Amino acid sequence: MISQKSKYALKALAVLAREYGKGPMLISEIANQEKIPRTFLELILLELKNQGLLHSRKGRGGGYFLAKPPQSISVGQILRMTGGPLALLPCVSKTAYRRCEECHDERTCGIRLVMKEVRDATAKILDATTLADLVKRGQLAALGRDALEFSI
Amino acid sequence: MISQKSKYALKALAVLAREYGKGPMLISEIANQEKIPRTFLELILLELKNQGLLHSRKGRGGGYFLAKPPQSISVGQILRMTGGPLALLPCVSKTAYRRCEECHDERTCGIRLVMKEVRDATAKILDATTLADLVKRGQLAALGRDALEFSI
DNA sequence: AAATAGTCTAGTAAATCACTTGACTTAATC
DNA sequence: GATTAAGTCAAGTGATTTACTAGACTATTT
Repeated sequence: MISQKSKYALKALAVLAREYGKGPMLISEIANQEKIPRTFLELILLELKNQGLLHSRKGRGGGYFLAKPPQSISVGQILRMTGGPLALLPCVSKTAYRRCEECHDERTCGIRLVMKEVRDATAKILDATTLADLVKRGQLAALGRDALEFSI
Repeated sequence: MISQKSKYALKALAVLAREYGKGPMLISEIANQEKIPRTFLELILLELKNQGLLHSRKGRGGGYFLAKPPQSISVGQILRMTGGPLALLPCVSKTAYRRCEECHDERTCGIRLVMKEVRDATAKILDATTLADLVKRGQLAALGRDALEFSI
């Protein structure tokens, strides 16, 4: 499972992706839209800023905005930045590698081999999916739903 | 990330799979072999027994053994039994579903759609991999390594 | 009866998570 | 240049979960 923090980060960045190019957006506006505790969101956005994913402006008319276009930011990147673990075991994680204390031989551990397979499949999907995709997929789903409601 | 508990369960079951058909095995023997804290392992094996995956015998000559052949027990099953989360978000989990409090509309949430893709890919791998596969892969890897050492 | 093994209920220390508080800085506007 | 609007940052905290341990009990074999 990913943390609330990672989930909030994804939600917030998806909002900023939707509004990309329209100038800065207030923390509180994002927090309201996505029902994220405001002070917690502050921390999260700040951290993403320090990692270069966001820019901000202080003072009146300020706020946050994406540092890069939405199609060049992947979900995988975001999860890694917010400490979200892609791997199911530390011994197959690229960013948070730690060997298993009790493992006799990592190279011949069958469990590890399977978990590595899972990790690679997960990373493939998450690294291929960008914020732009996220927004688009949401919009498509909404259209589909509206069409359905109309047809009833 | 999966819990230590899930990992220990996998390790213990892999040992029992390797010894399948050779009669019961002592908790302490498994614990020693895999360097798992013995009292903790007791809990884990008991739980797996209560879920029907293991049988046990008390008294001298007793111990634990698999209730079914290793090729009919999947890694996915084991993780679900030990509370290990396959999904990265509760809202895409089949066994531990919980809707996201703050989500406006689950059906159109782009994040959820991607996470569902990941969950399905993960489940596909883990449900297709059995204890027998785990053992075999470990043995193959060990062979490969020995062959390599010989050739040097 | 003695020894061997699993069973079961509690409890607990440490870590992590999901936040909150409050003081501070910077920038725009009146 | 004072005021207000905004982000920045360091600490702290309550709740939950994790990863165990302790200890008394039950069943089986010799």
